[in-house]
Amino acid sequence: MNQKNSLQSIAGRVGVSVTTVSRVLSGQAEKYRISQKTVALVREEAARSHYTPNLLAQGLRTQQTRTIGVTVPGIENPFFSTLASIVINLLQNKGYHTLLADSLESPREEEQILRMFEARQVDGIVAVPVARQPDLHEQIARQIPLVLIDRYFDHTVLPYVCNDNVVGARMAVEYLLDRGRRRILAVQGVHDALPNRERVRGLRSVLEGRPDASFDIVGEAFSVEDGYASTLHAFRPGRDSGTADSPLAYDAVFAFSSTLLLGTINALRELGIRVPGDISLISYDNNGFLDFMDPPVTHIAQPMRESCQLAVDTLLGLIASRHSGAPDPAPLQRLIPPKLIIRSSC
Amino acid sequence: MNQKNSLQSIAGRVGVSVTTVSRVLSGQAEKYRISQKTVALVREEAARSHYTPNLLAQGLRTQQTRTIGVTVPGIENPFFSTLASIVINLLQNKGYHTLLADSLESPREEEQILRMFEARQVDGIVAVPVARQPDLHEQIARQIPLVLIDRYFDHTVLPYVCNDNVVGARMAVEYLLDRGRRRILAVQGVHDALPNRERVRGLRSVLEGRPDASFDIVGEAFSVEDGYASTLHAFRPGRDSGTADSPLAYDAVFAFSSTLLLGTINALRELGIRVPGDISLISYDNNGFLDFMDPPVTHIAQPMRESCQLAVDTLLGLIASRHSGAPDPAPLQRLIPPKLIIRSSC
DNA sequence: TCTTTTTGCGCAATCGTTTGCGCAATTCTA
DNA sequence: TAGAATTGCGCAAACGATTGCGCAAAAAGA
Repeated sequence: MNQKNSLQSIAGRVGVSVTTVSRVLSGQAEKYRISQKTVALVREEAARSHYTPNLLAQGLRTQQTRTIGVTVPGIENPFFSTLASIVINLLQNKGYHTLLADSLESPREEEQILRMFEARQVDGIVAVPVARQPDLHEQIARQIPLVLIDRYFDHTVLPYVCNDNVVGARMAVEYLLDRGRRRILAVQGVHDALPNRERVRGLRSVLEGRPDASFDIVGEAFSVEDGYASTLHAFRPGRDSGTADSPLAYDAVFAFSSTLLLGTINALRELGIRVPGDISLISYDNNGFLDFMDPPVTHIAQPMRESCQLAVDTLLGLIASRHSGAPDPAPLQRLIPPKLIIRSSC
Repeated sequence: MNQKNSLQSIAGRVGVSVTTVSRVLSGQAEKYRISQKTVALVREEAARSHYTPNLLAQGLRTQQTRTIGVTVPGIENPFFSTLASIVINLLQNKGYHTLLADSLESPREEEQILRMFEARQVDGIVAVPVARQPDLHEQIARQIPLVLIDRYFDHTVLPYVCNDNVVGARMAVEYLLDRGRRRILAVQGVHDALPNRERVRGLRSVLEGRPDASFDIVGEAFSVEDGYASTLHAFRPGRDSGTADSPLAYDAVFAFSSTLLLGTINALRELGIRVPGDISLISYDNNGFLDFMDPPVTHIAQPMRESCQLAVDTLLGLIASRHSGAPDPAPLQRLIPPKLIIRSSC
């Protein structure tokens, strides 16, 4: 610490009161009729001493911090780091800064994080929730504007912007059926996660109406390792070993995320199974690299940027309306339809 | 806002002073000999009312926020989002939270961010710098512990942990030469960025001593689009069109990052150039997906996790030592050697 | 010359914590 | 039973900013 640098110190050096310095530096000089001369002196001294306002004090006094808390269930997962990136950039453009935290798929960790956001007096929260019940989020949302993204709760009053996972999964499965595939292996992630549950629901809703088709669902986590292990296990010899003309247990694999996909590809390669020769491959998620794989992978793409934009706009809207004393508008709850991007893996 | 919830309100409801409540809740009850009964009453009321301390006020008073500022030059770049992810998780384990900001490769934006960190009284800063000169960073570092990562400044007193890019680039080029390649195209990123300059230096230092080899360097930014455009342009007909037995201008491409690599692959594919048949391909950066490409890509891997760990440890060490009043230790300045990971793209 | 108006600025409370110092009431010692 | 020691807690001043209210001096009006 060189020397302290506050309104007080500037006031002392210039020879005016703290009030005056505050008014000058917050651009309220004319409103309070501070003379040109004083304004100049204060400005000069502030610049000379490299004055930086203390945002803690400012936040304490004004009750706003221009900080948004963002929590995701696994920041090392490219899907969430992309989501966080986009949100951060959008917020930065609006003059907000971001506290980014990782709940690691743990509701307990998530609770810590939300309480921390509350304690830090953030102006708003963007959350990919991991809790099963909305109670905590709803409680927090009574104090602080909050929007959910990518995951939501059934029957909640909280605003959310999510991918329509039921529809996405149906699209994927129907496409596989159209291509003549009948024995489908789904590689899923975290069972409890809502997107995962809905993808399973979408898949079931199509396949259970098709007596000519069969399927299995394996997997535990949204990771490359888990995708690899589950796929390997599902194809291991000794299991149901397919039909006469096809020695494989499945003729299509549907990976529920692009991380899982990487694991699956690794496993298939190790097993000597060719894509799309021996088997079809389709994935959820749109990572840039899908088009560069061997072969390029057909996938269900979700419009990330638009979803993030919508979530951020909603949040900022909530902040503005709460600040103006108006009652909260009806919560925006949106399911964004995904798109099927056809490549050459089926 | 339901009702306010502060030490004051609890004190009022329990019938003791703010001081006492503060002492109980900060675990200093016995140090100040608060009676068991009072402790119980206060604890109960705090729990009942869901008390959350106001960290702004606390930070203002105690001069520490348990917040670390992290700035990177492009959070949407997988390299930096991975770096940020790792740092965030490491910090979270140590009880610190992270303000993450994106300088977008702009020194002006970077200055804003650093000043913002200062204003928010962060306890420390992890920066991937974009400025050409260290002045601002050094000025800030006099107030707040700061460590650089991935990029650094020549002749600076600031601590840093970086990849040894000169060595990495030499390894890549020497490997290409070993495989018999002689006409090398380097696809670079942001010219001013230190890692880029050093990779160029490493490359030159090898190739300029080899009269039998030639090279070109193209590219402007670390993006997929730029990699695509630069590669396409470099191979376009009308340019130097190679030797008699090889119609291509180059027999190897060295992409300076995995984003550039994706662009390059796209371009080569469009041009009908086969890897590794017609040309060798090598990349800097170790993204998980490199092994899953067509073909798996040989690359120079940097030990990200170890570097981040070292940077974070250094930073926390600085914070601790500054807090204890000791003078800063000699700055840790480390260049981490990268590794050559051989796959089948050469 | 004596009010009224305008100009230019400061007082002091407030936001929610933490902490050095001190002071009653109780218990112990002699 | 008086004095000393201990127990249990509160006062008030910080931390650095914002803001409603008000007040003196100068200018304008009568």
